[in-house]
Amino acid sequence: MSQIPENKVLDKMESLLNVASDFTRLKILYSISGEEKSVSDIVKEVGASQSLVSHQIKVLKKANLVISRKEGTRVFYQLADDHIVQLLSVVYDHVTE
Amino acid sequence: MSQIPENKVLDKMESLLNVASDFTRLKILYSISGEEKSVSDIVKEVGASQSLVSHQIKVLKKANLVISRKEGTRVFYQLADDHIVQLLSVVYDHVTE
DNA sequence: GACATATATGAACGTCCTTTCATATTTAAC
DNA sequence: GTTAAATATGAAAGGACGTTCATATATGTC
Repeated sequence: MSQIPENKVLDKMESLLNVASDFTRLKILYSISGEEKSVSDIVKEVGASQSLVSHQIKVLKKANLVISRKEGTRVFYQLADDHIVQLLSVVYDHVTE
Repeated sequence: MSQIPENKVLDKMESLLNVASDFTRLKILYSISGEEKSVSDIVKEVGASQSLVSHQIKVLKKANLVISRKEGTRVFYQLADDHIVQLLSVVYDHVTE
């Protein structure tokens, strides 16, 4: 550390942190962290409106944090990789110590 | 993981991520990650206005991410602990891989 | 084709936040 | 006490963002 990364990197860091820093999106990420879930499953588990969940999933997808799989009328989402789990873990530990 | 934390924890996580998700504040955190620095030093290194740096330091301080020490007319800031370094590392790795 | 279910989308509203500008406060030096 | 340097603060502007509501699209079933 101790050296400030270049703006390009900082911009990406800012974006990632920004996407993660939302109550609803955090819930969605946790919801699908164990196994893939359909949108309606996520809606039930998160307790937000279908519209809101759909909007926020779009944000997560644009940031490449989740990937999707279509099956009939349903769409299943899961985490794109394990980096997000690490990120959430570090943040979780920080606030619960 | 796989279980959604309670709202209280999620709120704190959201707050921490929010504070971290700003270009100027990221620069400030990196600036003082190696050693404590005065505000004017930070201003030079970060390349933002004195007012903006001061405002953002206030945000960081309110979130308990930095601590301060006064010496004459100058105020020196340093990271409150190493959790932030971990957080920045995880995010950095994610965006630079 | 008509209907139901699952998901996505667009517009609109209110609110929060970053940044700038001007100014206040504090401390030291003379 | 006046001046200068360092830092903090308040107001204001502008844009970004989360949420809701209404509606569209897509797939499956009859």
